[in-house]
Parts: sequence; C-alpha cells; structure tokens
Amino acid sequence: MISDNVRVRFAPSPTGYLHVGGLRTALYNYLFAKANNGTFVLRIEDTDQNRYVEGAVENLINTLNWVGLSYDEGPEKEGNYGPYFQSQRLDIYKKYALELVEKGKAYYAFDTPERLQELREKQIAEKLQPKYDKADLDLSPEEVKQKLDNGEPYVIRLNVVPGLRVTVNDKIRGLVEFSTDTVDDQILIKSDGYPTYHLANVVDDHLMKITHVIRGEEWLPSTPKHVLLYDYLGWEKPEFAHLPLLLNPDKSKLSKRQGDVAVEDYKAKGYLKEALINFVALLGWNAGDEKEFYQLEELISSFSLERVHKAGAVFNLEKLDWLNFEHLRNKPENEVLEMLKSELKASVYSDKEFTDEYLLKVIEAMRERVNFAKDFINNSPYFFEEPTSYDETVVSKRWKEDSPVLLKKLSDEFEALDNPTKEDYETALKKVAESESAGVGKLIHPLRLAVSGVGGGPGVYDILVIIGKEKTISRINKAIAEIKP
RNA sequence: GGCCCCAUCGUCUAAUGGUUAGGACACCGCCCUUUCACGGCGGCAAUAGGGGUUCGAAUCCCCUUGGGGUCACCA
Repeated sequence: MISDNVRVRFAPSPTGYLHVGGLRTALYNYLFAKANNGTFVLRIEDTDQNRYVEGAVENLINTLNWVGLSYDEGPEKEGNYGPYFQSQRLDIYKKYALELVEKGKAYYAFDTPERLQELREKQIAEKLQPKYDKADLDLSPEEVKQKLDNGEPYVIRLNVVPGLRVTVNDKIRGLVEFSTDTVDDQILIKSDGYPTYHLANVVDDHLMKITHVIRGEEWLPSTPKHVLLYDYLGWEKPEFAHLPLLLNPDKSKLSKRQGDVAVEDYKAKGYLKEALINFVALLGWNAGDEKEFYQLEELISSFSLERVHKAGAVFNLEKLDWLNFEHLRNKPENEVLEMLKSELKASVYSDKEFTDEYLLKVIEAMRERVNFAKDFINNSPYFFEEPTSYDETVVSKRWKEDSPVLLKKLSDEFEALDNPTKEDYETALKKVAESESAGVGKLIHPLRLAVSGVGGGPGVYDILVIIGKEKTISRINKAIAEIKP
C-alpha cells in the first residue's frame, strides 16, 4: 500500500458523451473508493485540442450526477490537487518532460509528420512493428539548441532502452511482462506543447496521489510506457487494475456501430439509473453469491476488486430490461407517480388533466405489466382516452353475434348501480350472465374489448372501477355501435 | 503481422483439486387467472481441443485452436 488513503480517479476524455464502458469504469472506481473510505477524483483528459467538443465536460458531469456517481474532487469541486483539467496543467508536464531530457530519459525530436509517415509505411511494408527509429537521439546538444533557437517545431520523446523486461503487477491479471523491444519511443510532449496521455496521466496520478489506477483493458498494452515513466521519474507506482472490456454481441469492443453506447441514450429510452448501475456493475463483477438485484449502496458494501474477473462481457439488453422492470417495481409509489406525470406531459395526452388519485390507481393496476414508465401510456392508453380502435384478432375471437345484445343488457344493469365497487360490477355481470343463460366469458371478454380496445391488461373490474361508471357505459355503447365482426 | 490479454449454458455468471457443474436473463411447458402480466413449478442448455501433474482437474502446467485488445504529435 503506497498510502493509507485510497485515491482513485476517473479520467475521461471529453469527446461528447459518457460511454457505458466509461460508466462501468467510473462505477468501479467509485465503488472501490467508497468501499475503502477513499477519495474519488474526476480528472478531465483534454490534451487533444483537435478533439475538443463544445459542452462535453458539462454533459459528462451532468450524466455522472444523474446516475449518482458523485466525485469528491474534480471540476467545480476543487481539492488540494487541482486543477483537474489537464489543459490547465501544461507547464507541469513540460517541467517533468524537461527533467527527463535532463536525465537522458527523453529527448527532443524534430521530424516532420511526412518523414514519420514514410518511416511507418516502410516498416509496415517490411512487416516490422512501426516504431520511431531514434534518429534524433543522435543530435548533439549544440544541434538541438540550434534547432530550438531557430524555432523549429519539436516533440519530446521517451528514450526507451531496448532489451529490458518491464513487468506490470496487475490486480486483476497478475504479473504481465513486456520487453522494451516492443515499446516505442513514445511522444511525451507534442509539437503544440500539449502532453500526450501517457505523460499526463503518469504525472497527474503521481501528483494527485492516486493509489489505484483502475481503467479499461485497452490500456494494458501501453502500461509499460507508464511504468517506465514512473521509474525514470523516480516515483512509486500506483496499483494497476485493468478491467475487462464491454463487448458487442459479436464480442468486439462495445461500439457505436452496433447499438447505443451513450448513457444518455439509455436515459432517453426510459431506463432507470438504478437499473443501469445495477446492470453495468454485474458486467465483470459479482459478490460470489446469487444476489443480482442491487442498489448503489449495496454495491458499495459488497464490492471488491478481487472479485472482478478477467474476460470481457457482452452488453446484453435483455437482462437490462429485466433489471429495469425490477427496479421500477421497487420504486416508491410517489416516485413512479412523478415519472408517469412527466411521461404524460410529453405525450399526446399533455393537454388532459388527471388527478394524482386517478394516476395512482392506474399505477397500481399496471405495475406488474410495465418495464418502463412510458409503458403505462403505451400499454394502457385506455386509461387516458377511450378506445380509438379495437384489436382485430380479439374482435374475431371474442366478439360474437350476441355480444351487442348481451352488452346492452349489461350496460343497463350497470346503469342502475350507485357508485359501484369492483364487487358490484362483478355481481351485476354474473346476474346478467345468469338471466341470459350465458357463461360469464361471453360477457367479460366483449366487455374488456369494449372498454379497452384490447384483449389484455388488468382485471376487467379493476379497469371499470378506475375509468368509472359513466365512461364504462359510454364505451360499451360506442363499441356496440362500432364493432363489426 | 508483432506484442499483450482472455476462454464454463445463446448471454451475464457461481463453483479457487473431490458438486448429479449451481443461479439469473432469454426461450419452452404446466399451474394460478375465463384476459395480459406477476408469481409458483418444471424443461432446454456449458467446462473449446489435445497432452501432462494428481488417487482425483472446469480448477494447476504445456501446446493447439478460437476470440479480443493494442501497435498515432487520440485518449
């Protein structure tokens, strides 16, 4: 342990939105920090000027807030190790880059992009690994000074000595070994004066006293560069933990091409943050028992890095849907009410008024039948307007020749009822069935069709109570007039 | 192609030398319900292959195969 105080960071590049893979990384960092009484830092890796996207940082922070992963230090939450935007730390990186040059661990290079391009193409043609040829390592101090004084564009490169072994002790993968023969003389400072990720993340992790670097597996191949940097700078290394990748159904790295990858896409589709967190937590980790339904707090208390496993995980929507259903079912009534109200506001029924009492009844009746809040509307529009059409297959199956007559009798019977309850409706229906010597099914199914337009849903009597006697009767009449078998 | 990582049902995973290889999602069937769900019960379905080590291997080792990641003045 390099520090008693666990400090981890989530260090996204602000390229527009939060990727679900990024969400998983952020979550594991968050859980690890919280489980160990540590600090969760958010650092913005904006060292690529070409990839600047307007509003991306705000968006990122908003999304993080939405899912409930609040950071302890970061933008707008300055701690003792800021600033937390790498673009505001340029002089710091420059200082350490120069220190490395001083030590002979890095050097100036003045190649043109064209020469590098040619070099790479040649190497590829010869089936060699594309690598810098260390051409400018031979420049004398005088030559370097000369070029610098002339204002020639330059970069600073890491001076990797070939023939050595570099080991990374990964918390998840164990000991991983690399040969420096395969490590390129990575550019540390670009010609625009900005650092590359490799320098910036090492410098920042050290300065920000990060104890555990928890990041995606795609970083594993460049970790030897980072290890070398720590060594050359004489710094103690943090622990590394490379997380398994999130995968497309075809097992390739989760990508935009094969579906939604932005957290906000899932939010827009109506997924609950609880479900998303729960789902993503289980992609690569489990507590060792059979529990699958988790709230964020429960994840904190059961999470451990040791139980993160190695293989990538396919991002499988069916399970997400199920978890969404479970979490929706678990929500307090008043929260679901608010969700339904905002769905209504955004629906074709936005101009209609419904009382909370009414909506609560709808929720009670439909809860076990919806996966998303919007399904209250999609699956049972009949609670918000009278049927505009009648499901054809149900009509052909349930609407018989005598249905109009029977329903007329039924509606007459309902008419006589005073403020009917569920039981009153049921009694009335049975009475008609008996007097007409018809099975109750001959009434129940056409009745359901008449009031709802469809064949499924809550119990018919529940529907009747919710919509009320008046609407029940008018819908029956409408159905008698309109349904043609 | 070089380097690196990985490998249990379709998918997410449990089993860290001894289990009829367990659970969940999805799917199918039955029950409940004169509907649809929920729920209950049951079913289908996996240790990639080959060698070792061991009394005993999903588990440890090696090879093969397969998949993936990565090889930028992007992160």
